[in-house]
Amino acid sequence: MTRGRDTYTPLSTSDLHAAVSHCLASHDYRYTQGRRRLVEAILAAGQPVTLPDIVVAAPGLAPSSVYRNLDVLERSGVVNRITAAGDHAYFEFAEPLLSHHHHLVCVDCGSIEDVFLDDELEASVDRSLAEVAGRSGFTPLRHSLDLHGRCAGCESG
Amino acid sequence: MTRGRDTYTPLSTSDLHAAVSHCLASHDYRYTQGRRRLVEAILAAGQPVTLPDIVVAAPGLAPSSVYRNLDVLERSGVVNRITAAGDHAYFEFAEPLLSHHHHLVCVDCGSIEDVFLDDELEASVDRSLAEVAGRSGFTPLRHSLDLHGRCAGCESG
DNA sequence: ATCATAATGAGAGTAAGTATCATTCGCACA
DNA sequence: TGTGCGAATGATACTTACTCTCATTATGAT
Repeated sequence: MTRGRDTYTPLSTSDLHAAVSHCLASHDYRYTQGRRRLVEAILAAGQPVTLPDIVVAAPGLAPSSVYRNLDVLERSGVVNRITAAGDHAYFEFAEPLLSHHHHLVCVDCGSIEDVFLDDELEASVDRSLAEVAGRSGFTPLRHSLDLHGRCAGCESG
Repeated sequence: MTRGRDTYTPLSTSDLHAAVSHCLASHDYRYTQGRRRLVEAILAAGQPVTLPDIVVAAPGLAPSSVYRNLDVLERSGVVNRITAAGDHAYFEFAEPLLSHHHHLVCVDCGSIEDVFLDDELEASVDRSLAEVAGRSGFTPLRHSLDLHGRCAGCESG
């Protein structure tokens, strides 16, 4: 069973675990109990989360292990680190575990919301970026396109 | 005298200082000697710089003052903070002191290079982002569109 | 020139994230 | 189902980018 692109991940929970396990194995990492609970905490959040978010949601996880495992998951391509303004880094599943998308970043409270753009625009963005990258001898890996502004809560408050 | 969009700033040095002075004054800040030297250090770099970059380039500036003044310049809209991966934040002039542009971010060495995209693409990006933002009640201020990859030096090295 | 106020800068303080290391767990093989 | 080795864990110490403090100095208005 696969879900649409407007959900947090296009994979079922068991497919997600299988995919994570595969990513870890191909980097000679083990998919331990703690890492599984970490993945489930990120999944349950349904949006980019900080380390405190994770520790509050899964109180059994030791902060030092969560830091280390977020690093392992990032190295394995399971998770992306979003270094926005604010004290903490945010983490969410990387592509293709999570469909390609972008962020609405609130400049007041630092919250991050996922949004999806149409494929045609994505294609022209990639084309233009590839062109300017080529001029600099730069090898593109991925792009990030984030909108900064004020979220509904901060705008009204 | 104004220079083209392929230079670091479209303003002459004296126009830049005048613009900075105006931004600061409108926020009840003074354009002091130290802040002027800070602005000139950023200008001389010609690309996004970190605090160590600045302190090395302008040894007379005290780190604590540079931190404080980068904050003041950011509040006044003179400078943008780029929170990329890596230990230090990067700073560069904000629009319209610097033409609208984007970044090539090296995932290995963390270096940041400025690039410019054509106006048509920028317009479609803004249109699409405004649409998805509207759905969430999000008030857009600006967008960031960065390309992550490996710079020429890190790719060959 | 004088004064009220903002800016400076050296150093102390804060906290996100990392390194350490003795203990525990997981996987491979018997 | 045991056994053993290397990886994972987690409590704690540590690092360091950045902020705060406060006595001194510079700034700009009158």
